[in-house]
Amino acid sequence: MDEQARIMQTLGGVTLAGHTVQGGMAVPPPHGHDGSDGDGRKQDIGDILHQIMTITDQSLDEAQAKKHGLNCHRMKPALFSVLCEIKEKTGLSIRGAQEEDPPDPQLMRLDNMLLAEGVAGPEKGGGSAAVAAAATASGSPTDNSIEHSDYRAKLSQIRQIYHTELEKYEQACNEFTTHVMNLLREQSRTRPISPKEIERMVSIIHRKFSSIQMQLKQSTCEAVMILRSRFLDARRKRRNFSKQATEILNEYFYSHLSNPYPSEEAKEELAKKCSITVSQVSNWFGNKRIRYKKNIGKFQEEANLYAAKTAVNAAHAVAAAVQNSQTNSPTTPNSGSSSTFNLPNSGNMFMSMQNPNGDSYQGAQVGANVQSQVDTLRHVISQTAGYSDDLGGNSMYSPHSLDANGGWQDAMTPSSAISPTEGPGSVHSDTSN
DNA sequence: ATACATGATTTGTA
DNA sequence: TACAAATCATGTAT
Repeated sequence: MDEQARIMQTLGGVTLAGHTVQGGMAVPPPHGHDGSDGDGRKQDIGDILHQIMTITDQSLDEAQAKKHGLNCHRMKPALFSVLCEIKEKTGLSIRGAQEEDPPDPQLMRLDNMLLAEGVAGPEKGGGSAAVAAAATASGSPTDNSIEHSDYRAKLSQIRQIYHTELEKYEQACNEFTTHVMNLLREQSRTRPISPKEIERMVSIIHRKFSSIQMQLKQSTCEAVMILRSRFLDARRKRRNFSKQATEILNEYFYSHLSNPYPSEEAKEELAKKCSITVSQVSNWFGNKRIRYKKNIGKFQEEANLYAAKTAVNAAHAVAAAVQNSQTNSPTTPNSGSSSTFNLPNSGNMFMSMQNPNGDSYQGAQVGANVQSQVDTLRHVISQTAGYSDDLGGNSMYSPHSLDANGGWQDAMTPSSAISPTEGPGSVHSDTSN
């Protein structure tokens, strides 16, 4: 611990005031004089040197005591100035002057990246801006904020951890630096320490701490990259929706086949039910519409499946509606379905059909919200009514409602789909215009 | 390995 | 701006 001893070791072999110091041992003067004043002083110095050289072998308490003794020694100032001179001359303090820090490219890279990701830099601006910029590519801004709120939360978490850690390191670094500087200042009373040397020591400490900081930055970068790949870059990655979600979407699609364009509210509802975003719902419907239209035959089975699936519900709803209208409401028939596509022609056909009980469906056209069930039920009825034979297999959900432009015109219903496929002698030739 | 299914993105249009 | 259509890129079944 004692710097004095160390310095003396460094100075090994230097002739000091007529005494040769070798191998860390003070050799007594070769002259045979003793007792004289000069000799006494020389011996005194030799003594001091000896004490200094052996100070490392002593216990801490012992050394401390000896150190104090040396500090108070009358020869100390003289010796100290000599040591200073020697140190100056040996150029000890020059060493290390050339180690100026060139900016580490690796560190710069990390810093830049952290800045770009919004982890480093100003508090709230950079991060969200970067995220927003990265996310602007798709969907509406509102959706993005929803989609990436999780990402942002995680990023700010990383940011917070990074900053606290960084602060901790900086604090520790400062504490350590001041501690070392105090120590050096304290020691500069007993050994020569140039300001340059202190500076060098400080820079060494800083370098050490910055290497620790670099590790922190590195792992922060890694964390951000992982986060990015998991969230933002996952935009492009396709993950199939859950079976349940697909079912819900399909149910909606096929029960609104006449107008498969969910309103904003409906989209939100579906999104909530399916645990996906609104834009995903929009994507799904966009894809579904175009693919359905392109190859209806392929979707026939699916259409039947979902129609049958919701048939019970539809029947329930319609039956309830029938009862309701029959018992309570003598209101105008066919006044419902205002919210969805209305079915002028197919409606006629539909109403002309009778259920097994012989009840007319006329009265069923009541609630504005039964349109979807009606859609489904129509399909089911068309099957149970024995039309399938005439349809040549599975074309009950054929796309004849698509207009010439390929648009989803008002005729996109199962019932209207049936009539054009029917043969000339069809019982339902009258149903659709 | 391959073809097909499917969610996401891009581009053009009204 | 919502949508259609084309396209991309990946998931999945064979």
